[in-house]
Amino acid sequence: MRAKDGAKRAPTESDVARLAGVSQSAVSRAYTPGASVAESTREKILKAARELGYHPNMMARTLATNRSNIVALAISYLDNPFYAQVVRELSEKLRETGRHILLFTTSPDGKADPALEDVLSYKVDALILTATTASHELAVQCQAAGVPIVQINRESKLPGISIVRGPNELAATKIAEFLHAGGHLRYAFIGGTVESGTSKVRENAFVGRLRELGVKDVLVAHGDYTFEGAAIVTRQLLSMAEPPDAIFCASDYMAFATLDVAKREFNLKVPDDLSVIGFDNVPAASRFAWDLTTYSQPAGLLVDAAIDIIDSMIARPGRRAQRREVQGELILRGSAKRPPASA
Amino acid sequence: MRAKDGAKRAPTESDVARLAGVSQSAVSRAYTPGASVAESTREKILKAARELGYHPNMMARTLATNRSNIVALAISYLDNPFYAQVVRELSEKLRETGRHILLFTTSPDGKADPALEDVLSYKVDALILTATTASHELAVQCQAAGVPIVQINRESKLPGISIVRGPNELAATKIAEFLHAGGHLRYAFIGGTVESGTSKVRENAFVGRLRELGVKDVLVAHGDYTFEGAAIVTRQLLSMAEPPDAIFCASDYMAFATLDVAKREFNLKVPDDLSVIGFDNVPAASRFAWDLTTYSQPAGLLVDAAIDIIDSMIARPGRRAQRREVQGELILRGSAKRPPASA
DNA sequence: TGAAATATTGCATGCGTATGCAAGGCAGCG
DNA sequence: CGCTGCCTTGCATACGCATGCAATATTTCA
Repeated sequence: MRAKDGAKRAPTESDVARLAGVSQSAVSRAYTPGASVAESTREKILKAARELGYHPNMMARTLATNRSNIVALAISYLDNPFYAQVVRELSEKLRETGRHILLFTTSPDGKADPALEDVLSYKVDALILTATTASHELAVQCQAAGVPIVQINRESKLPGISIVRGPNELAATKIAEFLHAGGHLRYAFIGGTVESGTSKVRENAFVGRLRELGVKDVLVAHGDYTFEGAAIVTRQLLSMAEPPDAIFCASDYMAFATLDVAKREFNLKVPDDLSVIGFDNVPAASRFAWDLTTYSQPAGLLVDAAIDIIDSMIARPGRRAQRREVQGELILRGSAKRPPASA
Repeated sequence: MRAKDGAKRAPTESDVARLAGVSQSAVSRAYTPGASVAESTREKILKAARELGYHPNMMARTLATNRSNIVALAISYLDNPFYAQVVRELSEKLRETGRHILLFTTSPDGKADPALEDVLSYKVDALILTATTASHELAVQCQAAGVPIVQINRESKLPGISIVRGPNELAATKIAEFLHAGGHLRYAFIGGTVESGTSKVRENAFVGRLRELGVKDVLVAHGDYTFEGAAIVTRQLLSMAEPPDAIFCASDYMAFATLDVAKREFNLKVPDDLSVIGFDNVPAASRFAWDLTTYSQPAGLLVDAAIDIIDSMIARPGRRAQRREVQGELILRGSAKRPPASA
């Protein structure tokens, strides 16, 4: 059909075989680790391949082996530096094993994206979701197809979906204690989306611990994990008759919005008038301009765990979904009042 | 071979054909836009497909058609929010035409990454490079294979490589004039890497215009497009006997580093003691905490141009490489002293 | 040196889809 | 009613690689 679209047909194993004076299968074996080829012929083949500029056709290989060396990554909030970091770490670590990322940016409205169905078409080796959740249907289909699914930073009750999460409860608890020890009067929590399980878990731990400490009502708002969303609810909170003097944001990115609004629009001094604590410890949090107190959630560890899970599930298909939690720590900076004792 | 890895074999067109009582080719045609199928049979087929949970196998389709609907994206500085934005825009716009991104994060050391050779294996429809350059060998091979290459924001003299760039000369010229009108005494330019053509172009325009305006020597340093790199050279610049009072950074991201060091370590007032101007106008530049004067370079427009180019080259193979420049404008904020007149 | 064990090779086929070609079906027309 | 032409459909084959199996070459061991 396509004789010449102006482009020469790429050389194939047969071409290499012809030049090297061997069979096509010999060439194939030369590229298959552990296959039976004499060292001398392999060299002969590789030489011929180099001469022709041959590169194995991954699509054909995938068709034959059912393994693509492609991992699908679904992500919603690429503007949040934390997730940019996740992408980067994941890409670099997968590359070490010759794998690549097929990117699916999903709309941040929480709903599972229909375009995600494409993962089944591309025969990806695994599907990693960060800050998104898979639909029930997709989960079932992937499980049937033997494609492991790992969700980073989102909960899910769906069958066969592995979870990697940060230290949600512990962090929220410690932050509650830290703020309380700092002698604040009125507390607020700015979560992500209403549906986000992760956000809910942090909220419950934060509010719960504060209640134990005698704080009756804690303000709760949702910034939808976006800068603009967080800015809006911050504006609302700070406009109240009795505005909060301590805000815990479910992500650094939203905490930046809170700081921005507080300083720019309300002319507040941080941390004198208002303490703000974030979550993630993204690099920007340490900038002088932000100086954000936060709880670290190492992207590298999350990614390591995710890769570990998919590898183990690929090695032993049919294995049960796993659940991992990585550790972090409270990072003390200048955006939150410190307790008198620790001063 | 693989009888059951614990995973059922995914349904194929033949399975659908059997259930629908037609031939495999009929099923194929049902999924091919513009193919000859009766509407009644198509519906019958789609129904059967739905029933089986059939999804076309893109790898097989690619093998047969030599089109994968995959665009390779090579990127170095994912931590720079500007490029995160590029990735996001590109992903969303490609999705509109059913295409996806295969991600290649390359090491930021300027050298073309050997892992990029994989693009030839994956039979991608095009290759887009942002803030990286393709090796000569890769350029030749891609051209031979009919794979269009577009570089966003990097120059290249290689054959067959299209370029999409921001308003480098104009921006640098205007920034020079703006700073000069602001009555500064000592100017510095913090570029990216030494090899970066983009950086060099901006440097030349900036230094050249200042020279025209009577400024003899302009300090030139290289921050390697990284936050840390820019922080280091800023430290050096500000430690000089006669430190600059006006710095133009080749990216907002580096400008943040400059601001960070200036305020935190040198306790400088911006813009009274030091004016800083960036390039890109990333969202963070408008934050109160940064309030960065900069020159906009709309990621969306760059991406639009890139997609436009690859589409036109796919439509008419063998077409010559193209070169586009998108427009931007000087964004006045608080990080640089304004000329008296415009106050 | 000869036979058995092993390493290497080629042959043939399958992976799932697209498409040229020819055959069959149908409507329109005279 | 018969013929022409278009619309549908199926058949057969190609796409590039992997692999089981059988054939052959090489080594090992007695």
